[in-house]
Amino acid sequence: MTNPPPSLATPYRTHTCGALRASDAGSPARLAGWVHRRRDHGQLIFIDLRDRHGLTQVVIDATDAPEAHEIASRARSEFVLTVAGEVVRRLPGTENPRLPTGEIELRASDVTILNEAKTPPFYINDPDAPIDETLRLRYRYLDIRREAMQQRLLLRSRLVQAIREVHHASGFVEVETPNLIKSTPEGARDFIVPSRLQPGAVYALPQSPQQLKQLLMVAGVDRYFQIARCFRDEDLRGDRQPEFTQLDLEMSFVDEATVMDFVERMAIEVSRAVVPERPILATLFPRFTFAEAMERFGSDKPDLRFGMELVDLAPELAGTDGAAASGFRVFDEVLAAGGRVKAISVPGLGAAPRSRIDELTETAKRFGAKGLAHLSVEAEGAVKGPIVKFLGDDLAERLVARAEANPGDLVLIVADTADVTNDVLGRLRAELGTRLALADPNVLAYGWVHRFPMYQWDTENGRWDATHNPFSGVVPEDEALLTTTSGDPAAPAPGDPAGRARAMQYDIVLNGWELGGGSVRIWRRDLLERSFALQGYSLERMRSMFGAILDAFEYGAPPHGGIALGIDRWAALLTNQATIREVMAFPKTQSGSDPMLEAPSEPDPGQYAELGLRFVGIPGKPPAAPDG
RNA sequence: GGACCCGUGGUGUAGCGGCCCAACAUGCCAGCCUGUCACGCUGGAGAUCGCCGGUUCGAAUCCGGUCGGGUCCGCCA
Repeated sequence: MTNPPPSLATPYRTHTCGALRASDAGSPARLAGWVHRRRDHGQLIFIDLRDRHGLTQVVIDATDAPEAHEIASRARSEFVLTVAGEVVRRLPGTENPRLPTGEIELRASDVTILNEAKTPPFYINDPDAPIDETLRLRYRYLDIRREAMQQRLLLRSRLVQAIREVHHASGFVEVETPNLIKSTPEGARDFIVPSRLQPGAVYALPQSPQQLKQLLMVAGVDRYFQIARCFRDEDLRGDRQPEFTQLDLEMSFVDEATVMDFVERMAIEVSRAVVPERPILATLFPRFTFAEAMERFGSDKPDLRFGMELVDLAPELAGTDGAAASGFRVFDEVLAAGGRVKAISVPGLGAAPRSRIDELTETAKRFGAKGLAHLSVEAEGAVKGPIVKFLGDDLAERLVARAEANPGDLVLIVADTADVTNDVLGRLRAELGTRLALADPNVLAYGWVHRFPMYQWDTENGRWDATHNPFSGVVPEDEALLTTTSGDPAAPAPGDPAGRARAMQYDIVLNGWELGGGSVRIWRRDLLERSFALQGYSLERMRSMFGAILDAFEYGAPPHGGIALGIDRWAALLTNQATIREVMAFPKTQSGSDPMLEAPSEPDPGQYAELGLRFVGIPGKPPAAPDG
């Protein structure tokens, strides 16, 4: 696995700009690279020559090499040079300890300008300079010249390499699947590619190779993986691009634990290979059921690097007869209606001013809460807050104790339905975790969330909708729940037992991001048909959408399951970047355009004609003026 | 589809009703300089303040629209 470093010598260079050391002193060398910085002292010129491997100081002395000096005086930032000369130790006292090559310099005898360069539109040689992102994207080839981008792309390359190595070593076969496939009206919106050979028909770009990898299981490939490009035509976010890369894998003859155990080991090996300096919080990834994750963290992708878990206050609020009698009407009414009263204890905010609490209340309302109650624990331990006068000192203190708040903490309380309470507190927890820097940025906290509900009720269409992938299998003990109250799977209704069925679905989370998700699939045809019926699909509709896979399942489908991990997200997390754009060579803007290529663009009229297409405008919008 | 934020010399920012045909830093150009490494010194060029319209005696500054970018909600594995 560890090969000797390859020789990067070419006719233009004997070494890279990061290679020369004191031990090379006295040897001739030739370097090629870009002018990082030029320091012109008249008869003596220093040029820092840069390539992706490093920086070497070149000295051009007019008395040694008048021709080279004349050429060097014409060189400017980002000119491409090749320089020959002798490697010499720097004069005592002029070494630069900040450079790996800082003990030596190249005393130039020959300087050749291979190419001139316009003044760059932003600083390539200053790692800290903030640059407008659109400008970076327009000149991405210059942006990638910058050291920070080089390092991120390098890390991504090592990430993919490590993934391949672990999978090959574990008996996986890398198979490529097509990018021109069939559209399925499920999940995200498809990107559509019109067919020229079959006018009027379209291909879709894959949202993921989901069906194809399951077909590979039927084909007996046994263990498949792919670094797959996926496409989804949905609105963009910092962690979502219209095209992105997944580690897609599928395994045969497995149960949930087989897949999770493999992925866990793989993730650890890959992390250690790529970022050995970053500690992994728990090498046995904690596993939470969906219900538990929502209960404790209010999120299905909890950041496990810090605590601040959600605490149920109901036991303290109940009166002696069991009925809620806290004295604070909001709490009592919510509990009487079957809702929840829960809290998080925020460290260090006990002395927060009113304005800060108002701001948190606004945030909570933005997240869907009707309000946000709070109890401040003062440094001496006294509990204060506007609701204390309703609760009484004793109950207020018991609530604070239950929330495990310490002196100086702030207890934030939400009372609402279970879903709203968990969601709002979960979002507050995530936001405060970031803002208060509760999470160690160096730590990698992997974890699992599994046993998601199979379906959620789709009020609009009156059917059960697969929470994740429509092929996700049901937890064995819940198999009997895959039915309706009426007994007819084709007549679904809210309240059906199916609503309680849990899927063999697992998400892997890392530092508060959903890194990936997968499931053990339904591989038995009878269960698949029942599941699809609950989702409101007729047999004919199923055939037209999933014909190939349904057919294939009649020819001996093995039990199988798999997962897909977002490579872009993984790379962003491993480099602590806030967006995946920072780990993609050529990402798109939020409106899906590429400022460098100026894509998308209007097609040539001939291209439309060839496909039998004509642009007739966007429904509901007036046609664009002809002159633009 | 919606909410919010941003748009000023090449770049990053300041200016937020008259003192601004716009300031600072850096970059760029020219000259000088043999030990610098964010080299230094001297001089110079460079912006109709994203665009359109309005308010006003007067707009970079206020208002409306529009375009571009970003964050978030919806959407999305």
